[in-house]
Amino acid sequence: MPADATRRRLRTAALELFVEQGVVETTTRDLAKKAGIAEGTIYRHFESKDDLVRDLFCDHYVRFGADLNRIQAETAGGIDAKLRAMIDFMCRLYDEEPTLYRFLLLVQHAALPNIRTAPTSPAVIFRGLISRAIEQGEIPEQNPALAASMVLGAIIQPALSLIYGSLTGTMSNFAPAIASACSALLRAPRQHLRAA
Amino acid sequence: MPADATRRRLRTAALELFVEQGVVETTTRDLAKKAGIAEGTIYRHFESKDDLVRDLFCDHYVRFGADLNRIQAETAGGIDAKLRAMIDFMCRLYDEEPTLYRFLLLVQHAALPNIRTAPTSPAVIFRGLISRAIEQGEIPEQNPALAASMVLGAIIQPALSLIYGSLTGTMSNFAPAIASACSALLRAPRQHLRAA
Amino acid sequence: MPADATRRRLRTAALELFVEQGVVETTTRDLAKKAGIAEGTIYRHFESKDDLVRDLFCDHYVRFGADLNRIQAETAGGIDAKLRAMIDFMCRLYDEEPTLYRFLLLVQHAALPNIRTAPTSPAVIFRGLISRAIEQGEIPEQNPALAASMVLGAIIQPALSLIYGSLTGTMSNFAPAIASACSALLRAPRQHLRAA
Amino acid sequence: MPADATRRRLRTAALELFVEQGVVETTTRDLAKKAGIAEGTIYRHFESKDDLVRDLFCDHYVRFGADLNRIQAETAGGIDAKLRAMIDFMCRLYDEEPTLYRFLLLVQHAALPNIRTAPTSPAVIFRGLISRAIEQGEIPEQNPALAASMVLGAIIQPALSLIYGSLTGTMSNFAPAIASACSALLRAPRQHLRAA
DNA sequence: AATGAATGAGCTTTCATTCAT
DNA sequence: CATGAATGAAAGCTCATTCAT
Repeated sequence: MPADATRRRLRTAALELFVEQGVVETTTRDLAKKAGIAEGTIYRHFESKDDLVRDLFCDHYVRFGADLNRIQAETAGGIDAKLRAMIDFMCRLYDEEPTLYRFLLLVQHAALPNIRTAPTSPAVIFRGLISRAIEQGEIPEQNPALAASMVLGAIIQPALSLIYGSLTGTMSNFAPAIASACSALLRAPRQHLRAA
Repeated sequence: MPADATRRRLRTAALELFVEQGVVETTTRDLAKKAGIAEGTIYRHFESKDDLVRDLFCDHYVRFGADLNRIQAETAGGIDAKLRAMIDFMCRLYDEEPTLYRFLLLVQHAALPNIRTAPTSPAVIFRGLISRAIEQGEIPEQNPALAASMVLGAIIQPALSLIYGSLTGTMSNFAPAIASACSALLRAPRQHLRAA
Repeated sequence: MPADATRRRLRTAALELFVEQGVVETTTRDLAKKAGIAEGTIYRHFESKDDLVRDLFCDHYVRFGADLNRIQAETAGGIDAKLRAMIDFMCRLYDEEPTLYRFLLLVQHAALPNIRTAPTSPAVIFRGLISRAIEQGEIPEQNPALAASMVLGAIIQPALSLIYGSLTGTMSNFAPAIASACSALLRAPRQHLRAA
Repeated sequence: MPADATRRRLRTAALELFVEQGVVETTTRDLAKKAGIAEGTIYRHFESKDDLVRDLFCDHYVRFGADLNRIQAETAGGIDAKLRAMIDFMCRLYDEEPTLYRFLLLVQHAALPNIRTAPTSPAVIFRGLISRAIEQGEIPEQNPALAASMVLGAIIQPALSLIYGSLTGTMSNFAPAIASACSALLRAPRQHLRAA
């Protein structure tokens, strides 16, 4: 009956349904049923279904970005230590809150209307980390945006493979291997730069 | 007027629209309009809209997998050479047929009903390549499915970043860097294996 | 605005339209228009158009059978008195609620999918009545199912003839003649039984 | 390849499909498939689907009426003998050409567009027979149209019951009982006439 | 005559949204 | 605040009919 509880239940139900069956495939009827409220009540809390999606995404995305940023800042040491901590965090999030994680993956690829990449997207954070490491001579000269993409891909794709079943286990168990792989990836020889 | 031409135009229009606006978001009316045919005509060639999506995906996915497999087999040398050729191929495909490439990425993430991962999916192909390299001692002992996922992610994510605009340039220009990164990634030290 | 009123108006409109133009020939648009509601509203009350037809038929058919059964039970006397009362009832129903009656006739002949003959169909009720009359020696030995069919036909066909215009008058005026004819029909000499 | 053969195959296929699944429920695609011709070919032989239905119905209905009429004329004796012969004929038709018979029953009840009851409908023929029998004092004074309807119902309803499964056997076996019942029906006492 | 691809109006059904209670 | 019946635009799909070959 308290308005906040209703809102929270709706958001939780929405997150689960969106992940389970997709955003477009989830109807307001589904949402109301799962949240245990009336369809009309949705519109007391959100202007539209799109608004609900946006709210959900922005909120979680911002929090996720902030967490990732904080971990990067608070972790002592060089890029390897920071990378390791960030990857540990992402893997733990996947294992502990798979629904939330999958939602972040899902809406990243969905043509989300009117949502511009937040300034604290993982890609931006990784790029900053890599740029600084290059400046400080920790890793060789390279395209930071490309490197950030590859690192992100090496983290995200195993998660997707787990979801789709082509990989089995827990992300946390893979964290050391992924971190090690990313560190190596960033130090790959750049002979081709000479050629280009 | 030949039935084949109609079918081809429909498939082309569908590919473009699905990539531009998403599968669910594309209506049969949109499809008919873009293909320059009547809505009813769609159903002379496909049982349903879902059937059209499935057909499109399977056909292109199978061809893509077959091409990737052939390149792997025909390229002489070790895993590095093969990887380089496969990545070159994928990057060239992205640059030359961006719509097709984006469709493959798109439907891979959409929870496409009734489509089981083909036996010739990129993940499976990369895994096979990596498994053999491990057997022959080219690269250190490691989880081949995880490694394949990371390699795939390091290729796919830059493509996605290009699409979303957080990265600029052409994939082909990135191919050498990506290949080099993947080779390094597969040779990352495995200290953690001792610990675990 | 009360849901029940809407439902009732829809059912009434449907009954009339189905009788006037046939079930398949009546569109959901027709239904909504006649009931004074939106097309979508139909689906708040029935799962599908078929479901509406089924509901309408079952409900009225069951009530009709129950009424017929009750009249048979409550009428004192032998088979002739009971027959007379039942035929009176059916004729009165035809005169007073022609639409309902015609609907019952209509859907009886339409190959209505998924509707099995109710246990209280007129045919079954007449057969029971005839079987008991045979047992008690009121009427000669004969095939009760066949006799029930003939009796039913002798009642129904005049109604159809009235509808199609090849007969004029009111059913109630015909009731005595029909009842008398049915009583005679059930006592027809069975010479052929000896031959067979 | 001869045009007549095509036409015949189409008519046969149509008769069967109309009986099996109903007129409206049978599509031109169904018709073409069953007849082994192209959909467009239908329109070389009939102006429209409705035209095909009309053609089928009129042709068979006329022939049926003519046959019934001839039997009535050619059978020597009184109304009982004639009735017996006509009922024998109808029962035999049911047993030998059930599809044709069911089609005649089916379209009689369907709201057939633009088809007026033919002058040689069974109802008309029976009415004539009964009228003459009354004139000649063979059977008591009574409403000939009503009597004809009841007789027709006593013949038709058992056929319907056989189709719907609430009666089992062959119509021909029932012919004697039906004829006897009809003869009795026509001689039912008319006390009520005095009252009315 | 026959074909069969193409048509497009019209069907049933869905669903985000509104609003009187 | 919450409800849930009602809405109606728009979706996917069907099918009698046409017409170039």
